[in-house]
Amino acid sequence: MTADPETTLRADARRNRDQILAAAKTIFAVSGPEVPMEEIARAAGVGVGTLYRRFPDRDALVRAVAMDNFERVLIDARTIAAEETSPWRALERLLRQSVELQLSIQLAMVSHRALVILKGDPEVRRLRDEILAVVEDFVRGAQAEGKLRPDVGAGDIAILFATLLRQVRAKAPEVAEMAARRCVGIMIDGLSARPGTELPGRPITSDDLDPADDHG
Amino acid sequence: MTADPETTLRADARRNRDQILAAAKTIFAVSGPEVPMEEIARAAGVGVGTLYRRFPDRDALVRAVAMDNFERVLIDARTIAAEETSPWRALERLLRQSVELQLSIQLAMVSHRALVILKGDPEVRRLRDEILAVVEDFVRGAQAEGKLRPDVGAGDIAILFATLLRQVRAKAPEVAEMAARRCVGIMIDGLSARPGTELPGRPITSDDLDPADDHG
DNA sequence: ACCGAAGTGGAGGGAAGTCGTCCACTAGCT
DNA sequence: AGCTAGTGGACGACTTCCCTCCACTTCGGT
Repeated sequence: MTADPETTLRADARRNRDQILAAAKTIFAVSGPEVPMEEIARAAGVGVGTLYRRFPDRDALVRAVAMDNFERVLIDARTIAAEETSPWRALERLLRQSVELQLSIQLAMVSHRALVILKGDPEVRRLRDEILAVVEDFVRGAQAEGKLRPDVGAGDIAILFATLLRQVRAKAPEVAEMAARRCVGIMIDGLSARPGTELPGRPITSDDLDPADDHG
Repeated sequence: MTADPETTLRADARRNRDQILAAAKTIFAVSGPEVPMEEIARAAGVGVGTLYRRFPDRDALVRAVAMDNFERVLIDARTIAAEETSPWRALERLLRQSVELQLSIQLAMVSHRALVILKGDPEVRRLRDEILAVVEDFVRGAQAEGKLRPDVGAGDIAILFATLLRQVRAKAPEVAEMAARRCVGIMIDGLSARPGTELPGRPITSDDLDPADDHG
């Protein structure tokens, strides 16, 4: 069902569509999924009309962005899985890379509104679950390897992911970027299986993350 | 300047004022500083009229909440400083406690809008700086102690603070709460001075955090 | 018990901002 | 060169939120 709309498009239209998607991704990540459509259009260098032609309404756009993101992450995760022999190193690489991508897994896990929009979509859900499955593999493997602390679950990791990816604010963008990278570094050290504090509660699994029906 | 409005108030008015502040704190923390005033009023069990009588506009409310929060945190930090002899343990305690308080330092560091509102207020600024100063002491002390990794600054810590305190979403509130606590635990292990990955860039200081004049 | 002042709630006028349509126009494709 | 897919942005309808205003209630002193 994606083949048709993406191949039938005229060359320039195709280009515009991609630009819209890219712009939306960036803007959503920074300002949340409720920014005016016009802002997205402007950032993409197109008119609102064009935007609406491609994506009938905001929900459609949010969904498309989420799908695109998830797909990318899934591909990355699988590539990494194929390339790295050590699950721990795979996990580490995935975590670090996630910052680069400035990806918004958070979009589906943290943002109030987006969550509602995406919740119903089975396709999105499927992708999300596939990603989590890969992470889960990494986690188990890394723990078997003795490199990852045994008292964490994929859910813990996912939450760390999501949390860390929130835009950090600082005096200058470079500082923010650096800060994010450093946070990841600290996190990774915190995750590694060296003697440290015992964590409270129980490992959080991916099941724990299922979107709750929440306020409003 | 706070003595008058807080003592002169009639008993019931006083109570309402406190309820408003408490409600606002919670709601701001969850949904940001732009929630409808009416929602806050409802949560506080009062009418909008009452809210506006106490706080002439949204900015005043945000400011009041921030002040209240900051004061609390500063008191905590100082109490801890007085009670703990080890700076590292002091830092650790402060970090853990911050989750309990569900405090919104983030309010002044992460939230787009609040930042703008608070930026100009010298009183808020003073408080913020005092808090950061205490943290800075903890950091230096803990590093001298050899307990805190030497390649982090107070700014790193502050960013971690702010980041971690963002509301985590999960199936159930208890899970979210637990998740937050676990994140802090992992972070603390990541911060401790054991051999680990070297962090990129340079330590982030509190100066790096000064609110940038940003978009919009 | 009573009364005046302090306090309260919430309806509603008005401003601001968004949405998504519509159509005259442009530029790819054959 | 012509046909059609594609484009942009002005615009009217609509939603949302702000904050004022005032008839009414409650407090607290006498």
